[in-house]
Order: sequence, then structure tokens, then C-alpha cells
Amino acid sequence: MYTIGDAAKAANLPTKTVRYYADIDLVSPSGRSDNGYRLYSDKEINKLIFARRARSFGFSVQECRELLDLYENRDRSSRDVKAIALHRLTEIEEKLRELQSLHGELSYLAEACNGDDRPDCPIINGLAK
Amino acid sequence: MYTIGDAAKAANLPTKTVRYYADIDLVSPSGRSDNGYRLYSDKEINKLIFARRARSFGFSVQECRELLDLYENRDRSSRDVKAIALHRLTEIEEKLRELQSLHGELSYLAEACNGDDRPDCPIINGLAK
DNA sequence: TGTAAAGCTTCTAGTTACTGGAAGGTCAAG
DNA sequence: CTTGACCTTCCAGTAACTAGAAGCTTTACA
Repeated sequence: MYTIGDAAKAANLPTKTVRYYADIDLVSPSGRSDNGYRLYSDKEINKLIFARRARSFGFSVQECRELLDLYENRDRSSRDVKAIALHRLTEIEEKLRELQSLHGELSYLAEACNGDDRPDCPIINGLAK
Repeated sequence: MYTIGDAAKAANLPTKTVRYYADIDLVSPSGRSDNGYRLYSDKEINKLIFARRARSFGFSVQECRELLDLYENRDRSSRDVKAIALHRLTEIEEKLRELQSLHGELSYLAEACNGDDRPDCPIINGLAK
């Protein structure tokens, strides 16, 4: 059994975040000690690690909740998981396209800009259109 | 002079957002009518459009504030603007790298997943590590 | 044994950039 | 004269934490 600080270290998450995950019932401690400290078992540590990794993949907390359910439920079908992952993939692709076009436009403007003391600035002009 | 709804339409922004920009002094109305309605002139409309475009380029409200200052100040040097734009560009590039590696990992996991009724799921296993 | 540091608790509030809704005043049309 | 579309202010909620305060408990060390 780990106290919250040890659990946080084991899962490589800030203590505050582990407490937050307990508050929102994403990953609850398995119990409390006599003095009221949260106690985490290995099972919860694994869920914390799972949650951290899923978050780092850009899954929302709500999606993490679903994925954790599927992770916990041994009878789940892989179809459900794949659907969530594919949805996330299309979001990532959309964001990538957006950022790429943004990068193109902005670097075009930046290249055209002398970056000197003169007030004539293609970036400002480009933004004002 | 435009009322807030007309200004919002002209700048292609939600009315709520224009009111919000007035609240935080990003773009203030040039005055108020007798009945207390906010009034916007062409100058403010242009600032609203500028702000919308800068925001869509991913500049934060704080950066928009700086850019609007530079936009308004005829004596500004293009160096200041370019510095802000280049900073934003490195942020975009960092985000792009992140998303690309994310996409690679996640699509690898998704491809390995059958997406059927069986509970064996490489995505879940990959997240649990 | 005293005490200081570290770690735990709860609670409140701040972050970013809006967005939604309630309660109520104003204005133009039919 | 009333209906609907505006406008006003203010309060609360969003996502996912993060910071800080006030106050326990536990541990380490002189």
C-alpha cells in the first residue's frame, strides 16, 4: 500500500493530480488509513500509469474514463477501444493539418518581414488583411 | 457606428466574444449611446477583425494585446512583431512534432488491433505498457 | 525528548478564453 | 399595444489541473 506521495512517484504524476483524479473518481484510492491518508494498491498504481499514458496520448479525461472501464472489464471487445482510438486519430490528423497550414502562412509572413527598425511589417499587414 | 450585434457580424465574431473583449479591454467600444449600448466605429471593427485573425493564428489574448499595440502604434518597429511571430512559430513546430509522434504511435497500436468482439486489444495493452 | 521538516488532510480560488443563461431595459413593426 | 429582437449586467460553468492556506501526523535528528 502506498500513500499518495509514493503512488504519485510510482505513477510519475504530480501528487496534486493524483488527488484530483481521486476527487473526480477517475482513479480512487483503495481505502484510507486510520489517520485519513489515501492508500493505493498496485492495482490503482497501474490505473494511474494507464491514465497518465492515455492523457499523454491526448485522450480527454472522459475518454480515459471509458478506456479505464474497458481496461478493467476483461469481457470488453476490442472494437470499442479501437473506435475511441480511431476517433482520436482523426482529431490528431485534423489538428495536424490545421497547424501545418498555420505554419505555412505564418512563416511566409515572417520571412517577408525585415525585422528591423522600420515600421513597415508584412506580418501586421497580413494579420490586418 | 455599429451596435454590438452589427459589429460582431462585421468582424465575424460571436456577440458574446465582442462583449468579452470589451470587458478585458482588448478591444473597447469607442463609446456608449444614450441608452447604454456599446458603439463601435470602423476603427474598432478593424481591431476586432485583426484580433480574430491573430487568435485564429493561435496567438494568445496577451499576444494579441501586444500585436494590437504594435498595429495601432505607427512608430513600432517590425523587429518586435517578428520576434512574437517567430516565438509562435517555434511553438507551432514543437506541437507539430508532438502530434506527429503521437500519430505514429497511436496508428501503430490501432493497426495492430483487430477491432472485433474478442477482448485481446493491443491498444489497451499498449497504453498499460 | 524536543523540534523541525516533510507529508498528509480539506477547502478555496486562479488559470484560459470564452459560452450560456437569467432578469430586465429598449426599440421597431404590425 | 404587444411581440420579438435587440441590448444591458451579473453569475456560473467549461477542462484539467495548479497554487496556496490552515491545520493535522509522522519521521528524523540532536
